[in-house]
Amino acid sequence: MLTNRQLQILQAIVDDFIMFAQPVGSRQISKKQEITFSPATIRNEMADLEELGFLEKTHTSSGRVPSEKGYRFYVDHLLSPQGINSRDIQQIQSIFNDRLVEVEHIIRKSANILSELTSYTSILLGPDVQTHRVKRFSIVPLSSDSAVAIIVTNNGHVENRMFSLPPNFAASDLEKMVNVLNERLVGVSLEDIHKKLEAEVLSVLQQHVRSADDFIHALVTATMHNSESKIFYGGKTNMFNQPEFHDLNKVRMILDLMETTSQVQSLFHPNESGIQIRIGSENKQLEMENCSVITTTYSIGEDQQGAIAIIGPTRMDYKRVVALLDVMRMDLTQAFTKNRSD
Amino acid sequence: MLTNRQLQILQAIVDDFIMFAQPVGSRQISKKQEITFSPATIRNEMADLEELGFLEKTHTSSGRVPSEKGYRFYVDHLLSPQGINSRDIQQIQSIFNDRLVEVEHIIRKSANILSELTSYTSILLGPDVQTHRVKRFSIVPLSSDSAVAIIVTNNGHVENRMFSLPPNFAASDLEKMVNVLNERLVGVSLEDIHKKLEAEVLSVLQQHVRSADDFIHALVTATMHNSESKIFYGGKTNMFNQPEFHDLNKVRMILDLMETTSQVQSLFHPNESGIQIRIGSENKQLEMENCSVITTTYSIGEDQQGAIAIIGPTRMDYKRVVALLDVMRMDLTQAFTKNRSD
DNA sequence: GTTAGCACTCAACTAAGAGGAGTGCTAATA
DNA sequence: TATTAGCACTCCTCTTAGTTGAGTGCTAAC
Repeated sequence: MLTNRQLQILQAIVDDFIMFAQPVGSRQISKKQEITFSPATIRNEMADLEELGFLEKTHTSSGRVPSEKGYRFYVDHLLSPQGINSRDIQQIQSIFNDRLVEVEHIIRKSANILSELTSYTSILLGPDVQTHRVKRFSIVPLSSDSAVAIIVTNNGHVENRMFSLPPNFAASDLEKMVNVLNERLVGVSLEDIHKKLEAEVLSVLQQHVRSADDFIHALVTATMHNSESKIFYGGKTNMFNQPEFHDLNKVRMILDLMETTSQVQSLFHPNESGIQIRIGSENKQLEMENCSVITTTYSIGEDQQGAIAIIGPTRMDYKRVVALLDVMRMDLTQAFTKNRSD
Repeated sequence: MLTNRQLQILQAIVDDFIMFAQPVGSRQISKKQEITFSPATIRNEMADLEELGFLEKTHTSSGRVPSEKGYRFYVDHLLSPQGINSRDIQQIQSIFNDRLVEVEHIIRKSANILSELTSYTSILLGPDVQTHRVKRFSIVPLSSDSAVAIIVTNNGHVENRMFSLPPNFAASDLEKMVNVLNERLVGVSLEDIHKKLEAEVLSVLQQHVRSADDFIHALVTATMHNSESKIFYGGKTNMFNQPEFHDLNKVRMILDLMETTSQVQSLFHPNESGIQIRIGSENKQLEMENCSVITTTYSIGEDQQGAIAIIGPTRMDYKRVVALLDVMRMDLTQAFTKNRSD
């Protein structure tokens, strides 16, 4: 168990390092207002804190730097909740000023403003389209052998995909088909569509239409590649500002990671609630060993979920980011619940 | 006018510098097979070429480096057309192997393969949706006060936008409206829709439906923000490989530029035909002063156009990139013309 | 228990010197 | 007259040595 004085010193060191990105020396700490003891005392405590694994040295005679364990402790026990100032609040509010209701537009804007306010990189996951339910299904033929299938969901999202029509397809059957499809598919979630198509719709259609087999098959292939939640980025190059990323290789690895959808998705932890903080190697991705990732989720309507991530150096301003994310998730949730359709 | 020998030397220097990114000395040149004269002679010629502005020195006793004027001359007069090897051709062909017809999918894949083959960054502009023509217009109501307008174009592209329904809107009128809209809008290009709506459709609708004014107004606002051509990137971080970009600031500026749609659009020169090469400061963008941009266009169907850009250092392998782009533009054009719908 | 004092460490900076790739010029050569 | 060998010169790059200063750990005094 740490003594009060150790807590105080650890906090001072982490705060200082977060601010200045320089190893912190005993003198530097002793000059702070809230610190009443001498550099020598602080040096002793520092040595203890280092032995306990909360601090590290870059070389024998350097100042101290928080270790991952140090950050973890800081985040878990020393992070006094902080309000955010009115300028920040105003900026966040500006996201919702436009009277446009489009979800995508709001999320895009949120990503930009979050990255501006934090000066880190933000990633926002849009709603998980897979759980949307079909509101209307329609098919528009383009030529004798191709057509577009369009699905409108209850949340106003539109999925569309081109597919090939069976070679000897009777155009006159199209209307019948669309009717059957609507009867059977409305209310079904996108992820269940192709199951439903094969299990149920196929047999019904076979009674009405000749080339139903081929047709349904084409539809199934078209709806198979389920579109994942859209990803929005803000401040992709913000990390260039951080001294720890004055290293092309690190930056490159992170940027590359951000181009890979699956990697980005695995940054999120949709099943945990509240605000998650992953520090350095707590992230599964090797590329992230110098980064911390703070994530949270927000609601879109009743059962839709989106997610937010902020990526910065382990020396991240946790206090501020947590506060901002807290406001953000609530504002987004509120905005999307108010405007949600049945 | 340059002598034959000067041409030969200039070519050798540019080729060498493109390959090794190191200032080229007279000895280095003299060792080449095709060069039959001594380093001293070459030094004399180099001095002349420098006086003429084709070469530069990084310092008094360094080797020579091509100037922008040098590259320009090289590109204009010394670029013997080159075939590409069968491995490359195979890779390019693999884009079209999948039997999927979706334009977007093909373009996305092209972007990736181009960046792989060149090891530079590729940007592909999708078809200019604005010139597509309406094939089908439909409206799906979501709730009492919102609906989605959907436009399917002749090329199978789908535009959709949410909009607010007028407060006292009679749902029963919807079908009438959609009928009228289809009658009037089919065949109209996307860029002309809102003109057409205001000029023609409004008056017709007013005769049939009460809240036509508000309705059309909402539609017009929704279709106003014309969606630009989609942009696809390949190898965004490839430039990290180039020694001239071992400089965070340069890389950052370019990456930032690539996040700005308008800036990216202005890299292209859709009205010029063939393959365009902009070397260094020939680009309008300050951020591009160390880059060359090679662009070309490809056709999608009869009157659609897409564009390709390759961004690399001024020390770019022009020969190879030009050859690759040439193949690419033809293959894309062919693929999209074959599968085009009426 | 706290702190002043001091020897010690080590990164970061500076200066000086050696090495080497390359040039320009001059004079010899074909 | 065009080409080339020879040579002095330039200047980048790398290495080495020395200096500075921030910071530590330890000891002894308070």
